[in-house]
Amino acid sequence: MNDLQKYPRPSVTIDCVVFGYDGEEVSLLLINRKEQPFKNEWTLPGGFLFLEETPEESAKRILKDKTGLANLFLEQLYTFGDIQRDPRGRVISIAYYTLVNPRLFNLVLGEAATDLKWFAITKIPKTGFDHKEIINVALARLKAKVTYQPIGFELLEKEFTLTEMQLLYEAILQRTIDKRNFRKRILESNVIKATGKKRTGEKNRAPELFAFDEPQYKKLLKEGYQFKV
Amino acid sequence: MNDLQKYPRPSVTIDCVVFGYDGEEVSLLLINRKEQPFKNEWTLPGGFLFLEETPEESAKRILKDKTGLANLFLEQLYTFGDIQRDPRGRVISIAYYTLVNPRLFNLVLGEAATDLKWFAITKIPKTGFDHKEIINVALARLKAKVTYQPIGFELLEKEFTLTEMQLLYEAILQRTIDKRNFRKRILESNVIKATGKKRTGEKNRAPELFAFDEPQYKKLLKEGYQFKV
DNA sequence: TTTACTTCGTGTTGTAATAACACTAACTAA
DNA sequence: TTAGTTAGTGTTATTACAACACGAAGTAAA
Repeated sequence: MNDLQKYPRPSVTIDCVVFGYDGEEVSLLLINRKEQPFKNEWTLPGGFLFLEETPEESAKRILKDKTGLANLFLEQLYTFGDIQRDPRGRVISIAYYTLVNPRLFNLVLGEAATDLKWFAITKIPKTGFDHKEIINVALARLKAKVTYQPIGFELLEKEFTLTEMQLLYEAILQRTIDKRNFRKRILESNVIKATGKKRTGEKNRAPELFAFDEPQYKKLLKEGYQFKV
Repeated sequence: MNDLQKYPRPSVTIDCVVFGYDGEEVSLLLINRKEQPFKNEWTLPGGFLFLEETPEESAKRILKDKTGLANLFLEQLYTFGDIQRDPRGRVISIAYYTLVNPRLFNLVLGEAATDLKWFAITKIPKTGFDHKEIINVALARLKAKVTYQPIGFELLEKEFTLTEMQLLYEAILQRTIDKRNFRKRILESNVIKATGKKRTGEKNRAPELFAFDEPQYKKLLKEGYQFKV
């Protein structure tokens, strides 16, 4: 018998905070549980860690199975381990967060959910477990992160206008940003490139379309680049 | 039978990165293991999480038992969960880090260690498990943190000179800092207060002694204050 | 008691980054 | 052709940051 059997083991779960953006509001994906505990309450998509997968792999599997979301960027948020956080017993949860564009995915109804729904971050309902706390930590991290690193392209279409991008940043940061300054900085950073196209058909001047320059972005990151809004 | 029994459970451990500062170098506390695996190799102080304690409580207990350190500020670093990170089986480790002044503590020899030793961060030996990776993550976090939040008072005596404080920051950041600018910023921040005393007896001008103004610091933190070196 | 030695303590100025600000251009619809 | 709407663009003031040198205070030794 080795150490591993000698000590009691807690259950380990993964919880995922999925942020979305539909062009107007930043929102959050919640599942209405159809099992006890917290049956019929809203919770973060989550599940048990399997022994043959890393925490990140586990988060990906769980999101795929429960929501249909795949190919996501995931970042570890924090590990929650309060003794009473799960009424079933001692459960440690490793939380991850991600950003997606809801229009690019068709949500599935997972086997353990009767419902899967986006909620605006300004209107988050009562949640089960300690998920409210997890959400708050995730929101704080998202805000902090977006001001010095251009995450958030996951939330836009492949081609987007600078106004759309600015609205996204304003939705995340919950403040207004000066248009000229925003454009200046984002263009100087070289993480986006003009496509040469314009979006016509709307009842105003046709805006230019831009795209994320991923190779350039990765190159800059390696050099220790930091983008500032 | 509920969910918790239905799923296999990994072992959960806590590992602690303890940074120290002796007035010259930033150093790191390692334990020479006297058990398999990695017997006679250097490792971070760590141990198994008990079911009746939170991860942070567990980190405190482990540090107390294995090193004698107590009353520490602890911050969760990251959770490491690679499948092969522990040869004994599947082990998830929640890592914490802390800062201490080695001269204020007498290290004990823990029951599972034949040796307990401080290593300069520029001279860290080969370590067991994935502890090298954990140390690197902790170092990066420490550097990032110290430039915008005045942590690090744990590493100084209660009363200290501004030169001592500057040397600490230089040791953490591994770069020199302009003396006048450093003093200007730290004094303007109001997180330290003059004691009115001087340290005499050395062969040069007696420097003023300062102390950390903890109530003021906590008040500023609540207001969203950020200190910049 | 004078002098030499060592570290302490202090302000200013140039430079770079950030924030504030308003009008014309392009497109659509009536 | 005109009115309505959003797109797109530069300059200036303010603030933050970085660079820089010398007299003051204490100790030790002549």
